[in-house]
Amino acid sequence: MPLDTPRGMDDLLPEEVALKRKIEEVIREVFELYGYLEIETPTVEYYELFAAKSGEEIRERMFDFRDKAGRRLVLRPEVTASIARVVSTKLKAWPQPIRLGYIADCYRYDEPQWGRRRRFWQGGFELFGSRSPLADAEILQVSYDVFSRLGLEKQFFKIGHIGILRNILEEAGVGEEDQNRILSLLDRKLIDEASEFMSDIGLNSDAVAALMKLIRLEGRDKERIFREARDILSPWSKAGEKLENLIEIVETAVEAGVNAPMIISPGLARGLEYYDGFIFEQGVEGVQVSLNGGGRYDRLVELFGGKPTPGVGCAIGITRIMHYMLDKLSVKPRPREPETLLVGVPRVSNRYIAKVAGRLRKLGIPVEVEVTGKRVPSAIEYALKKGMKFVIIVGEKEEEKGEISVKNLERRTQIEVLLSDEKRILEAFERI
RNA sequence: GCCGCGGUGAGGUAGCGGUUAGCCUUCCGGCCUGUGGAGCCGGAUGCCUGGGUUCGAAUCCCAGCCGCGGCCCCA
Repeated sequence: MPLDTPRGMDDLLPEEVALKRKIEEVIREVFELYGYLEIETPTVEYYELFAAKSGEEIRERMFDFRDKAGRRLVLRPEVTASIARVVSTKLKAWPQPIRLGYIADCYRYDEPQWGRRRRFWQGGFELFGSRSPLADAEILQVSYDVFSRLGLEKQFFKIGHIGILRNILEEAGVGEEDQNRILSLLDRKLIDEASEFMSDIGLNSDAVAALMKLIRLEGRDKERIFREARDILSPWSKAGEKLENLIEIVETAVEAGVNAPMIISPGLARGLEYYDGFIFEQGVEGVQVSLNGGGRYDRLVELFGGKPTPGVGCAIGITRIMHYMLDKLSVKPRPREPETLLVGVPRVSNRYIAKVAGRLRKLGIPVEVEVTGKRVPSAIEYALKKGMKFVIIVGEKEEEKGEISVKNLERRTQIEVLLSDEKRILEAFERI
């Protein structure tokens, strides 16, 4: 029997779970702060749901299998497609806008390495029903808030608009499939192959030149980038409109308090094919991979048979953030454990021990009961080792009088209190 | 999917053709019949898997598996 976990899938030990919970907690706080309602969708979905619009790269990297009836299923590689499906079916009568959030495990058949696991968690925000730049900017805001609340001080954004490149290609008469091909090559920095392909399909040289200039245009100086981009795009009116849209989104986000460096990248492309507007990634200095990514997808709900519904959202890489905090920030998460150990001496009754434990827990005091037969000295040693604060000792004396002896390990004091005296018990455990 | 490096008790490591496989931490028991992290004594768990070379393999070779780093891509 193999005792390893499957490749790229991790057992999460108490410390890691504690940190993961903390990240999830922050994400849920932000859900509430902005009005995102959390939903859950199945880990397993039909192959077609993702094959439709996720893009070549992801399609090849799905865990793909058949169930006993021969249906083709996958472990979800991401969640946006599932959310869009829900919006296009069960929520089609909901008043818009619809704000949905999720926290879910995802699976990709990648080669595992730092920050890349075959099983990982994403926390997402999806906003449906608005084409306003205010909606795009909101996604940047929630991203900024989550990172800020987690103390990720070195965060930055990389922001672009897929419509800029697409509209140039469109205006030059390139069909959607060829567009995907070109964008995917550009995204992978395969510049030579991209230009070869573009000349193969007979794309005019003005368009090629504009694309090449745009993908090199990138930087933190917003004013300069926008000015140069406007210049490049002056002959391309539709692409120019997308640029103006991007500018408005960025300026709105800045006004909303998104106070992190923004690298403006008009030529940015992304792997997911459903994006058709503003796109972004969010990362931290010193880490190559991005920790959050998202953008606008105005045609996805429609693709799933819903009425035309614009959408914009992001997917935060909980697992990546977790590894970053553990490895680079040296965060030392502590699972919450009782600070009180209850130990009985050999001749006290188990019934009394159980009664004491029950009574204290009813008062809201977490208690760990000594169950391995340790005698008092060893029990105290154990409590100290675990960093506990109190040891309760009960023996025949206490049982007769209905008392407990509470030892405060920090103050090195010990008092006896009646089990029935709620006030004194709470005092003894420093609860009032 | 590709390339590089690596795998010794639970964790960290030494050994790198012949060792009883050593050390530190941890864990368990005793000293200790109801009171302090100590100390001392005792104990438990290991050479990733499978082939090959050799009189002899943790050690050398091959393959696989797993881990780490890089490419690619992504969260």
